[in-house]
Amino acid sequence: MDRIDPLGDLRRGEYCGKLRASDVGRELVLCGWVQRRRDHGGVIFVDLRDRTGIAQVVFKPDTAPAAHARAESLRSEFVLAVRGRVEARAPDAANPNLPTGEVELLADEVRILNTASTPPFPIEDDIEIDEEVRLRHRVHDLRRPCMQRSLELRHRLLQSVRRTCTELGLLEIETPNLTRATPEGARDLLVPSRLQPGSFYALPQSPQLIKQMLMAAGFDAYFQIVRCFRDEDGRSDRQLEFTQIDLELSFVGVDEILELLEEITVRGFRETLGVELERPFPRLSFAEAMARFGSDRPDTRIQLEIVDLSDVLAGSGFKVFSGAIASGGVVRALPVHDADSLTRGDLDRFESEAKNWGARGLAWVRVAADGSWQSPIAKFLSDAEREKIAERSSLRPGSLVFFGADREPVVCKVLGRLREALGARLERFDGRAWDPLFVVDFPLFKEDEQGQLSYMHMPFVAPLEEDIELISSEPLRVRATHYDLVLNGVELGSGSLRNHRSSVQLEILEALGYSEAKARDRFGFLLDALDAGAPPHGGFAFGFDRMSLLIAGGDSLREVIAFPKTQRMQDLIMDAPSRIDPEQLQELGLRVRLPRGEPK
RNA sequence: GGGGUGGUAGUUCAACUGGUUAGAGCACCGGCCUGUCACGCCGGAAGUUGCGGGUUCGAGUCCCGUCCGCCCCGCCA
Repeated sequence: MDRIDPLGDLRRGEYCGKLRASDVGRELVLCGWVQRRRDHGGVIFVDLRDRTGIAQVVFKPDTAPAAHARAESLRSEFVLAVRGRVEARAPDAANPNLPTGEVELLADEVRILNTASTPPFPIEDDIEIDEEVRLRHRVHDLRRPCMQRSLELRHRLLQSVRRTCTELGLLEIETPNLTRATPEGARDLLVPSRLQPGSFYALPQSPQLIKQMLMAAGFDAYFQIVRCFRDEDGRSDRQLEFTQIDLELSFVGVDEILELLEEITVRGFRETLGVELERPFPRLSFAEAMARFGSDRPDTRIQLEIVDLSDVLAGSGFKVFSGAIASGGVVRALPVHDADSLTRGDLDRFESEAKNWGARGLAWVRVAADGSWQSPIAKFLSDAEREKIAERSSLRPGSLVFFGADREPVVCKVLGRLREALGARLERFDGRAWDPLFVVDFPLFKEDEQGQLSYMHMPFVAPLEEDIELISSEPLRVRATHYDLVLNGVELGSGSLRNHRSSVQLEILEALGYSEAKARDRFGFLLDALDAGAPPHGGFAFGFDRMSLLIAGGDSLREVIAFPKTQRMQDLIMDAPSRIDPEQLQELGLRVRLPRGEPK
């Protein structure tokens, strides 16, 4: 019905959100979307929106009757070019809530560049719309100011990182997306090969090995902003495809790399938020982080710390405690002072959470105003034990202390998460907005659930030089050169020095259960590259999406990814993944066999 | 794969223990209105209650199955 006008020779003279009192008198064209139309029968007001903000356009029947007549047909989200003159608003007509509120554009001419279907929800911040609706109508969702802001911040962070790396002499080099499956931990996303039916490419989980080959090739400082893929179930902080700032340097030690990471991070915050992070970032050993905070990515702003009680409870008559220690575990406690606001119901909820995290139970002691202990387990503890617990936990009236007794990793996980939950519930923060730190000195290996030796991060991490001799004898004692960058309890990324001697690399692979033949079969290209004269090297990878999320603020990666996938890794915008034609399958030498039922 | 939670108009929600024609705000459509900015006033249209089956005289409501979103565990740095 509505006539659609050509843009013709109209060109935008200013962004809507940029109009200021200093623009009064300018004749210019604004382009944008109709946020809202207020039709007074005579005068018509239109809020015109672009990615910078909103400006008010006025259509008057007496000054521009044709434009006014056209304006009557305007609807939400119509796309306009409006030519007119910027005028100052009368003081009582100004809108102090808008940056552009002192002025308005008096329209001479309006061109409707496109009409628009009715938006499924208002294009505003602070609306509560079901996530599925937002994803299905992502175009509208992305028009909301907060999304525009988030993606712009992400852009500025990206540019900042790229600039910093470039200025520091790192070369940006691209690596293939169609690569070979390597056992880096996660499930690979596979791409079938047409020319070699039955064979598959794997999308990179990270460019780890290929960047090591760049080091061997003599590109002694590399970085890349690179898409990576891991075929695992989604979380609010995990997407199937995600972006890494990947970097690697030769002829350096850990300190030089950490300094570079600090520089990238500090400049990133400065150039996006204008925030100046305090340097140097504190360094925490893995052992200390786990002991005090129960996490390898602690938020040290939370003013709660774990204490160890293993030594005082090893001989306890309470078998839950002494038994855990006897079988090689630990007993630790998380004291919380001034905890009267926590009800018995809260404690029960925390216990059920703890069970969800792997605990068998969650013992607690509460100190009443008269100093007496209210606790389901107090009767099992001797006076001496109670005294020691009270001393080490600094208990006083109003204190509450939670106990964890199990294998050390379980206790750390449970008390660590409990610490975060309690910190949030009781608002025990020290007031700092930003808490960057490095966690260093990770172990090289760990034992998995079945007691099998496995790598902590990945099999290419170099051990500390003095621990190399322990690889075959006492692998669990081998310390790694691995480090993590942690910000506000979020792991922003991790890195390490890598094995540049094939002998050490082979020794580690053998400790992990690879025979030399198998190691050469899977990683021959890496071992050959090392043998070709690889220099000592190491690097890092930032989780760029998480970094963007911290800067933009929000709870989910979906807020900083233009077109994210759902938890089940579906793309609701394009409706992917989708079925494909039988011809395409045939060409790839594939036949689909669904787990149940007939292929649809 | 498992646990939790939700799915009713475009959207956000309501509908007590099963009971008349499934309601309301916003949005939408029409009319009126010359300084609004969450404009206002009058009127209107709008529903496969996610889907399938069952119980019942009767199902949005109860039962079974299934699909989807979100949070979490597993998995994954």
